[in-house]
Amino acid sequence: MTEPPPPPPRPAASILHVDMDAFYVSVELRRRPELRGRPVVVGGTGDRGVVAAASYEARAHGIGSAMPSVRARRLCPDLVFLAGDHAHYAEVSAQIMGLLRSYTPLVEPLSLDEAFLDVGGVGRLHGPPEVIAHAIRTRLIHEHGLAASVGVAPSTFLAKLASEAAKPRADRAGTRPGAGIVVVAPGTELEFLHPLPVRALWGVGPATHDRLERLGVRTVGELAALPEAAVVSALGDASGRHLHRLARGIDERRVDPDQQPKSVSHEETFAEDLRDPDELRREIVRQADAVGQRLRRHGVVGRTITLKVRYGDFRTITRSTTRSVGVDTGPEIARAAKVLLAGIDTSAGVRLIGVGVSGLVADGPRQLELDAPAAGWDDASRAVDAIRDRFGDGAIAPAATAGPDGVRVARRGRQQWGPDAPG
DNA sequence: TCTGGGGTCCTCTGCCCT
DNA sequence: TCTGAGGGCAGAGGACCC
Repeated sequence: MTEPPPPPPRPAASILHVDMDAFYVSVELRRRPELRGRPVVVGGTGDRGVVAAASYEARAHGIGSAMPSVRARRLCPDLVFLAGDHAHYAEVSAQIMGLLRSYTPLVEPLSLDEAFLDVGGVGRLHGPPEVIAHAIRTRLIHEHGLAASVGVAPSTFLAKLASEAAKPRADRAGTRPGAGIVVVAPGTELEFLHPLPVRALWGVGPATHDRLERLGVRTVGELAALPEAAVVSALGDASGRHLHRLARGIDERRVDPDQQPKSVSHEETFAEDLRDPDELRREIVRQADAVGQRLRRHGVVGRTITLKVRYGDFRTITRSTTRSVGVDTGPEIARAAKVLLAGIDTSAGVRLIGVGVSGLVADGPRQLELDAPAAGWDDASRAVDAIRDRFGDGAIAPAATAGPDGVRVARRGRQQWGPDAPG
């Protein structure tokens, strides 16, 4: 008689999720140490702004990210509002990612302030994952003055939940320090996972949460106990299957250090609704210019151009068009977006307009479209890039963004989190 | 309460082609 | 020639993430 084959080895807990604590605010507090201990937020200062990040002292007042700035001010009249400096945060983020890559090349940034690391193959060099997690936290504090929480687990999604569990907590009862590092050891995945509220799963937002609640599901364990068919019937094929697998601790997502962008877009909310078609077209030219610049920096072109319009009543529509060849210059993108704009009624007032390009592929040899002098814009755009590289982004702008007297209209959108407060 | 900006992914619908 | 099924694709919108 032959022995049954041994069960496959359990995956080691070799995935780290490093998540900076209140990143934008913490970076600002390095420059403004006199604000430490006070309720501080980074976000839009105007009436249509939102909070991008809140200090734990601000969170103790019930303030959180994505909350309208108006409401945050109402909750905490002493709140310190900082406008934010996205370029600076990107610079700090690049330094942090560099620190993480000194442990493993398998680093996948998810945003400016968090990343996955696969440290499975570097144990002989740097020690076990918990030791690496410890070293990273210590170095972030000493070298950058920034705190982070780290989750260690056998899979990416469990590592992310673990870092969340490691974070400091703040509510109206006060602030409490977190564990800093939480390890989910192989064999304990379901013990960790099943008591969590189902909202903790990646992909469960308010709408999915409502549907699951109608099924009587409140915890991850209750979701795992349902037949897959019931979840698929409530949430659709892809989402249902995916969430049901996550609830059972199954996650095959690997750390991918070479993620390429799939779309590039730029959008902006105005301090007051716009009605003037000329002004809307000027906005499109400006945004298309910004999108084109970013596409060229990534070395990609895109075939689908999308125009997004949000009306004063918050109703949002998109219109898109797909070209036979990819584009990466402002004038080409603006031309397509202006055609899309001409097809919609904007007389009711436009709160937000946005331009995006998707269907991205690496920029290869160009093919001329019959109706577009693409090569001419190509050369001009690359000359503009060279000027901006040398003298800064504000050095040159499309003529169509100039005001009627030829003087450049003040650039909107210095704020990423909504229009500035007046004055 | 009143909702930013930059993304990804999924679903639904309509159209075209076979 | 007409009709229906099914696949592929584009367009639009929604949900979700940080």
